[in-house]
Amino acid sequence: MAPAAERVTIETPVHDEPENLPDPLPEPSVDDLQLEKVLGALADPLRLTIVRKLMLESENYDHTCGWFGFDRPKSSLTHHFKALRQAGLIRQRQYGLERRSRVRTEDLNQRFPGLLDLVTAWHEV
Amino acid sequence: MAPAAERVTIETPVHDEPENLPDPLPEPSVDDLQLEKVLGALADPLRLTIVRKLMLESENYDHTCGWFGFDRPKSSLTHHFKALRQAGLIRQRQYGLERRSRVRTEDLNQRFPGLLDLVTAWHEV
DNA sequence: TGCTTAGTTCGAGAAAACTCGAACTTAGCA
DNA sequence: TGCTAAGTTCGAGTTTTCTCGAACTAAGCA
Repeated sequence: MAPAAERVTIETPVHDEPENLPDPLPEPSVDDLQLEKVLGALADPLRLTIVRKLMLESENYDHTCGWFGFDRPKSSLTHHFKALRQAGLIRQRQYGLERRSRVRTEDLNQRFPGLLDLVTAWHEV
Repeated sequence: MAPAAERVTIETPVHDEPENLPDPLPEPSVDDLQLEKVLGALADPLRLTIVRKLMLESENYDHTCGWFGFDRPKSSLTHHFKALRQAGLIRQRQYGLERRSRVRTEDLNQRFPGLLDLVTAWHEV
């Protein structure tokens, strides 16, 4: 979390992130997160699995949807990842052909403290 | 079977309820509560309102659906209360013609600690 | 007895979500 | 230059959910 101070110019927003990440795909801002939407996005075993696995196994790397190893058609995965992103649960960035995801942990803990604990506590089917 | 209350001191029994309550309508047992189902049931503004209002304003009484004052057809309310009951969020008992509801606070706190806090923290639309 | 009340079930239409194949896009690479 | 990989969008079929009216049920009561 060390701020990379040198390169930050005045007019660019301050990220304490690694350099030069691609911009996130469109997502709701923290203030626009809606509990109903968030709960609805999590009301699906596959999506619950995605979020949980990202939190428990991702070791600070973002992951492609291939990483999860789901045996589903690609278009289905696109559908579910998009649902998670549009509800504000994950952030997605494009790296060349790959689209990598992470959980918006800080945002979610700020707006809905305790929510992610429920996800991690969820015992897999 | 969990070991019974050997180490409980002089505490009053947890249920200081009035006797002779009518049996609850069919509902999932604590162990059968599923996070996906619970979240799905809460992923609706009206149902979120029901649970929240029951928790914040019900002063230990169970309430009929009329108490909420929703301007919706009765069959719609039946639908949503049933959804909440089948997901395990509320317990319903029949008193004559009236069907009264309460939140299954203990069960939910046991299985999904923190969940109900999210509901109470939800700021109304 | 019949009326009112607080619900229910049933059924149908509308809207939303899930699932998936097919065709497409594009970055990287040999 | 063209192949491959990791995704996307589109569209259709299926399923689920929402919504609500209509008809029904049963308790309480004058």
